[in-house]
Amino acid sequence: MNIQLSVQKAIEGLYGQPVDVSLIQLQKTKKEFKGHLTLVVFPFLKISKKNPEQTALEIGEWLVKKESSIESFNVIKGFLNLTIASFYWIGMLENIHADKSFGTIPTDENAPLVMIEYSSPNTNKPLHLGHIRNNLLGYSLAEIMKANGYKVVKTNIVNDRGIHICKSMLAWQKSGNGATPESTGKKGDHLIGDYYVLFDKEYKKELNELQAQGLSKEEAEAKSVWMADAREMLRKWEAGDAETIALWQNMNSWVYAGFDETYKRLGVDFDKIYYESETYLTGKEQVLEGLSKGIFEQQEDGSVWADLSADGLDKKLLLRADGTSVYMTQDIGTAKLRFDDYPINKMVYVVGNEQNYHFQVLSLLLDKLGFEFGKGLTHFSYGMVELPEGKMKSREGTVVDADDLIDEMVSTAKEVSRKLGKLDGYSEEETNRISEIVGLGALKYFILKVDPRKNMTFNPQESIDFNGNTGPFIQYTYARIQSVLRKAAEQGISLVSLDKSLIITEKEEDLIQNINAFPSVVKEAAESYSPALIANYIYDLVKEYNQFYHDYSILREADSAKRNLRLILSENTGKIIRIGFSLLGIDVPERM
RNA sequence: GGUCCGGUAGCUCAGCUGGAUAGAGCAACAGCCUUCUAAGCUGUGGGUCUUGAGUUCGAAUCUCAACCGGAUCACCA
Repeated sequence: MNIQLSVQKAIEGLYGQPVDVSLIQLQKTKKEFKGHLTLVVFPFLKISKKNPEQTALEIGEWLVKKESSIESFNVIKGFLNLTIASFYWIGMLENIHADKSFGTIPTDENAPLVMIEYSSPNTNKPLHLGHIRNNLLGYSLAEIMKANGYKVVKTNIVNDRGIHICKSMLAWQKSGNGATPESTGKKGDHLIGDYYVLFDKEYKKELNELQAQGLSKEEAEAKSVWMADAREMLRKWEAGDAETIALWQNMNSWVYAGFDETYKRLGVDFDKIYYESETYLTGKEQVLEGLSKGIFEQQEDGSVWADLSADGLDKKLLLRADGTSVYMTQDIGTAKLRFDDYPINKMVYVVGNEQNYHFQVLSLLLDKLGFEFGKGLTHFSYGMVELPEGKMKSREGTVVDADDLIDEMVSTAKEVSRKLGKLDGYSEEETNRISEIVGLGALKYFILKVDPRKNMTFNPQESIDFNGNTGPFIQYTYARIQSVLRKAAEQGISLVSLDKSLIITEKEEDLIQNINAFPSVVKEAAESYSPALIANYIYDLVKEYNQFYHDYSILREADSAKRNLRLILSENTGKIIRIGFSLLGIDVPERM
C-alpha cells in the first residue's frame, strides 16, 4: 500500500533519518474516531525527539500538504488518524475490480513445490465428521498455498491394509451372502463399514460365550475363532494368496467408489493417491537399511527400535518381532516414495492433533535416515470436532457419519427454504441444486471459521441458521447484491465516479428534483424545529433515495420532548442528504 | 507423572508479529415489512480476557509460575 510509503517519506523528510517500513503500523481506525487509517506514532518518538501529540501533528500536516490521497487528519494521544480521500478508495476499488487475479501471486516455474497430505481414510469404514474437518482444512490449505504462488500437489494416503480390513472381509465372507453395493443399493464404504461392525458384534458375542464357560477374558481372546480367522486372513494377504487378494481388491474398489462420491460432494480432490499396501514394504526396507547402518537397534526377539532418548523422546518400535511393519514404518516408506516421485520442497501433513507425537517422531526418524526434508516437515495439526451432545465415540455408536451429516444439512436447507417460500417457482432440479449449495455452504463455513488448532463444537442447527455468522447468510447477501445489480442494469442505472468525494448515479438530476418535492415539509420542520418531524423528513428522503442508493441505514432517536436529534447515516447517504438540505437553504452541521 | 495444545460475554467463536474504551454471531430485550430477497436491518443490556507475578510509556497479546480442560506417552492405525 503506497500510503505506508508516503508515511515513510513523511517521517524521513521531517526528521532526516531512515525509517524501517516495519515500524510503520497502519491500522484500521476504530469506529468511534474519525478517519480511515491510524498511524501509531510511538515508535518514532526517538527520532522526532518530541512528544506523541506534536509528532503526530507534524506527520499529519506533512501528509495533508504533500500527499493528495490524504484528505485530513486528527490526533488523539499517540494516534494519528488519517482520512483518505474518496478518489483514492475509488481508484483502489477500480484497480481491484480490474484485476482478475487480485490477491493471488502467480506461480512461476521456480516456485517451491509443496505436497499436502490430507484425508487419509481407512478402507474399513466410511468417512466421519472428523474427516470432514480434515478434508476441508487440507483442501483449503492447498488452495491458499496455490494462491500464494506455490506449486502444490494434493495427496492422500489410503490405509488399505491390515487387520481391520481383514475383519470386514471375513464378516462379509461368512455372512455377506455375496452382497454388493449394486445388490443392496448401498454405498460401498457403508456396506464395508457394516461388515466391520458385524465382525465386532460377532467377536464380542463369541467372547461373552467363552467367558460364560468360565474362561478368563485373555483366554477367551486367545481362543476366539473369529479373531484367529482374521489373523489367518491377514497372513494369507501378506503371503499374496490369490483368492484373498482378489476379495480384498474387490471390496476395496467398492469403498473407493463410495469415498469418491463423498469427496466429490465436499468439493475436494487429489493429484496423487498413495496406498499403504504399496508403501509399507519400502518403509520396511528403509528401516532395515537404517538398522544395518547402526541408526536403529534390534532386540533379541527380532523387533527393531529407534532410540530417541537423546532427543528427549522414548524408544519407538519400527518393526515387530515377526517382521511386520507398524504405522510409523509405513509413513517412512510413503515419504520415501513421495520424494522419489516429486521434487518436493516442503511436506505438509494434515492430520489430527492426537498424532502430534507421531509426527514429532517421524520428523526425527526421517532426519536420522538421511532425508533432508525430515526436519522441515510440517504437521498441520487440528483439534477434534465435538457435537453439542458431547464427544464422538465409536464404541458408543455416536460417530457422525459424513454422508449422513451432509444429507441432513442439505435436507434441512431445503426444508427451511421451502417453508419460507424461497424455492417457489423453481424446478425440482434447481431446488436440489440450491439446497446442496446452501447445506454444504453452511457446513463448510462453520467448520472452517474456527481456528484449526482448537477443538470445536459443530452445531448443525446453528450452522444452517440463516442469521448470524454463517455460510447461508453470506450466500444470501451475495444473492441480494446480484439482485440489486441486475435490477439496476434493467433500469439503466450504472455507477460512475463524478468527482473526488462523491459517487453519484447518472440520475443525479432526478435526485435533486425529488428533494425539491418536499419543501413544505422541510420548512415546517425547520421552523418548528421538531426533531421528530426532521427525522421523519429525512427518513422519507432516504427511502426516496433507496431507489438509487442501497446504504440506507438510519437510526431515529427523535424525542419530541427534547430538542436533539441523532442520526447515524452511512457516509454517502449522509452526504447526499446534506446536499439536499443545503439546496433548500438549511444549514446542516458536519456531525449530526 | 513427562511432553504438546487450549482457557476471552450465558453459548459458539474473533482478536494473540504488544497500542485507543477487548469485538462478532447466537440467545435475551426494544424497534423496523405497500416499494431491492425480513434467509434481512437498527438499537439495548451482558466482560476481574482462569489466577498471580514480571518485562513495557502501554499486556487479552510477550516471559515465568500456578490452576482447570484436552491430546499423547501401544509389537493399534
